[in-house]
Amino acid sequence: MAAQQLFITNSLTRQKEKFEPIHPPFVGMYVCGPTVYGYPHLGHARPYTVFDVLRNYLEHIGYKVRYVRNITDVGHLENDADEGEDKIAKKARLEQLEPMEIVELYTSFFHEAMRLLNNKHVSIEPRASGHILEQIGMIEKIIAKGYAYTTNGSVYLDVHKYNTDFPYGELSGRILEELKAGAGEERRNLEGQDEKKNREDFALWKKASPEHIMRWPSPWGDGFPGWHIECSAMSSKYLGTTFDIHGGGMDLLFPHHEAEIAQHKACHGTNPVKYWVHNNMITINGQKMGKSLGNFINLEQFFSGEHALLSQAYSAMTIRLFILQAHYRSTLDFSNEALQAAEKGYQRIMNAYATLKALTPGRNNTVDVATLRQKCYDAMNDDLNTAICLSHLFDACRIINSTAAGTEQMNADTHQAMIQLFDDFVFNILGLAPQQTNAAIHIDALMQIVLEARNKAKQSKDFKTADSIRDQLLAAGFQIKDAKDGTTYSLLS
RNA sequence: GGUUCCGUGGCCGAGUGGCUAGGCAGAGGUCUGCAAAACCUUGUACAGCAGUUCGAAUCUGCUCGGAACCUCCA
Repeated sequence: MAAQQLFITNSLTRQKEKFEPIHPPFVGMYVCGPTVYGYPHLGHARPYTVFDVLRNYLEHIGYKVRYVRNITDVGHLENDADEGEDKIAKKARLEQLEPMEIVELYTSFFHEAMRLLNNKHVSIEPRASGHILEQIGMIEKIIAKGYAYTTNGSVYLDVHKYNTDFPYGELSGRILEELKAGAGEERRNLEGQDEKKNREDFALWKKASPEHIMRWPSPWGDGFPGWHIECSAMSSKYLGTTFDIHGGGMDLLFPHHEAEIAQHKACHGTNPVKYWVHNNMITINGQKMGKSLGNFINLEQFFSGEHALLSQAYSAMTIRLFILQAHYRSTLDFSNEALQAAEKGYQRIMNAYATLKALTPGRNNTVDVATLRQKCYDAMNDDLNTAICLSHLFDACRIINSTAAGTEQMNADTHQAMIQLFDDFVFNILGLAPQQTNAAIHIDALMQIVLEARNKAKQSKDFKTADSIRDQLLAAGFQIKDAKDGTTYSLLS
């Protein structure tokens, strides 16, 4: 395997930089995980797929990666940055469940979605609730260094104090003065703001009101950690005080990641991260797909096709290819047409691979796999350009099909090299799984055929055949329902 | 109001100075009992205007349109 040099866009400099880990061959990578209070939706699929590919590629080119992705199960607040009740706690009360039941439930949905998308296990998946001590420890340090203050049982980071010693806003490009002045829009007048010295200060620890059910004892009384501190505490615990890659969605860049930098520097005096990597958003009708806008489609709905905006079901691998056909830093617009195109493209790749495996190599050779392989490396090295990499793999598909058709020829070495190319790039790096089928999709398609045949029989008054089909389906576990507007079926459990 | 970014052929989407990205859809052809698959051919796209240049989708300026962030968000 030739040594490859990856270049990656660092949000800190907004430039493509040569990737050089701090302690080669080891790479530490932290990615902000989901807040587990709802079903994972299409938007969640992107970062975890992108960083899965990044991890796969780093390992492929010889690095040893420790990939840490947290589960946020406390600390995200409902209304604004520092006021309101905990999201997990709110959902729990609505459903009359223990908060940790909610966490467990949606964590399992998240894991299932990851499995279907073929995102491999991460090295460590820490939960915020399991790292309260570390978070408290970090806050104490920040207070001791004079960058945080306590008010009424809550602790805030003093952004202005911090800004006198470190530049605040280096990641987002925001300047403190502008943040203060940026009140042009109707900024909300928030309760609790008077607890803070300045509006820009953010909570490290929040006092829990008596009815607040997620709470932990601390030196400042019962409370719960602020949103940003969890990632700082967990990333430094498992990856050290300076690690290589921190990933996440672009929407987390400010304030979340900016706050992480500030907390970390206030605590340790050093930069936490060498390369900040951000994926762009998936949009729907040109707008970000997200909870706030209520325009998201759950992954489960994609797999079942049960959503008003979906014209059919899509397999997880279709979604994976859809994501990888765009560059991770570009927005990606959802549409049925785009998904259908991805579905066909996925089939094309898998069919070509099956054809390749079945090929009998000949004596002559007209195919240059080495060049093709290098092009794939070049694409991946250039800021993880999976779209270009795929375009070369589609070229490979055409070559394979042409070989089967007799217009190209492969000898045994080339044949083996081509198989290796697919094994490496298609399956291991891009993580497209072979033959991944969603049984529900096929069953549904099959049932439509059967029901149409039965309806034909009904129309021609061949009730004997129609009833026979119905009885046989029932015996096979399918309940038929004839309604005015068509025939439906359900599975008997 | 501030910060950042985008506008590519029917759709999605790469591409930062000159060379056909790619996928899907469409058209014609080959093959085939039919169909499908596959293969071959085909589309002269870069929001608009002006400028720089021998040459611009790619650089500069302006105009128009859109987005993200500034509040929880992947």
